[in-house]
Amino acid sequence: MSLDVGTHLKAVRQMYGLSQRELAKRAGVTNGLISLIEQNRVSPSVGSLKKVLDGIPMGLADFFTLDLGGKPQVFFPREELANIGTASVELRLVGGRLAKRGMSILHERYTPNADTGEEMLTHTGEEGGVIVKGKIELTVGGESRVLNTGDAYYFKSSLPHRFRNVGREDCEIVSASSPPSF
Amino acid sequence: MSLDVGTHLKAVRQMYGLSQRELAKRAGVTNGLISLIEQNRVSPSVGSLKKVLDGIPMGLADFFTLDLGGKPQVFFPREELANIGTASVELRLVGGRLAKRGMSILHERYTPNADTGEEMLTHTGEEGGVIVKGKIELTVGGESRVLNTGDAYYFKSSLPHRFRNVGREDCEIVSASSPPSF
DNA sequence: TCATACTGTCTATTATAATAGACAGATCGC
DNA sequence: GCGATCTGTCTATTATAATAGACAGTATGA
Repeated sequence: MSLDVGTHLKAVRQMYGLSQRELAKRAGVTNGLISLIEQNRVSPSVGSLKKVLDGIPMGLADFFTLDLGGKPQVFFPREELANIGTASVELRLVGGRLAKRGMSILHERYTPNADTGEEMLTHTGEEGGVIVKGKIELTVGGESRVLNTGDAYYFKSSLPHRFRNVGREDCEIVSASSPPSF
Repeated sequence: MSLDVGTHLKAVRQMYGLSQRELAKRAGVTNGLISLIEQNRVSPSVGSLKKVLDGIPMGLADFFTLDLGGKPQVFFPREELANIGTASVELRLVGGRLAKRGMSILHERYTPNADTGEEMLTHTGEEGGVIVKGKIELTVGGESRVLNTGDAYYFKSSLPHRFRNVGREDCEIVSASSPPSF
């Protein structure tokens, strides 16, 4: 996510066919402020930004979530799946070369005792998966649970989370996250 | 979405077990500022809020999307996965009860000769998956391919597509589609 | 040509966000 | 009891966001 609030706001405003003054009037701010924001000459307070977006109208979450922006590959043989993991955690990404994806789909393999770490992972969006082989301990937002083969999970990725293979054999998971984290 | 940035930030910070000073240090702001923000005595500039969230770390979109309060289900035991398929094609949906999902994650099982049908499936969005067990013939946009265990696929759901189990054993797939088709 | 109405930008002033550093309460060990 | 080290809050100062209003450019029509 770029912090280019200015051009982002400008794009959104124009998308709605509003002039700076028109939006300013609806939002209860001055047109000058909108000009300054759009030029990135000030970093608006979230209060001000909310007022501005209310005039569109659009929520803060939507504003920050919004992304403005040949024959693609369909089949991905096992050996073509890019490994983006580590020694103990193998992460094989489906569709890595695709320019624009809406999801990351991963085939993950955790060796016994593999651990994504104390410092919890966090990223954008949401993710879920199915345990395909073995067992794994998943901790999400302070709550832990051991998942066995066939079990599944789904959560907001912004919650701190951690995977730890507590079994004696490799654990395999197929997971998906949206928007893509890789 | 409440504009109660203060208590929201406080909740997030505490969820990550950080003190005001610790977070301030990581974020490169003063602890006083975080105190003032959390008391809603100032409306932070989005620049400052971003710096603060970077110290957690968390994106602005996540911050404004995150809904504290309700605790959604995270763990889904195998037997709780709703079966929305047929006799020959078992479709087990992860997170069916979740109010708002961005994806459909499915654990699919195709019996030998199971077929999603001549009349090709089409819907919006995109989907992908990994073959977890067995083999399956996938046809997308006129192109066919037999995928074996470990292989994967990813395509735009608007392309006509069809799955057919051409093996002699059950075929299992873990798939995801976005936006959710179920 | 001139007037009117719109566009976005700029500047001086005012309001507010952010800093640095002091302060008080709580906890831990000595 | 005392010092050290946390916790969060508060205040005076500085930096910056936001305002009001002027300004220039463009377009439309009388």
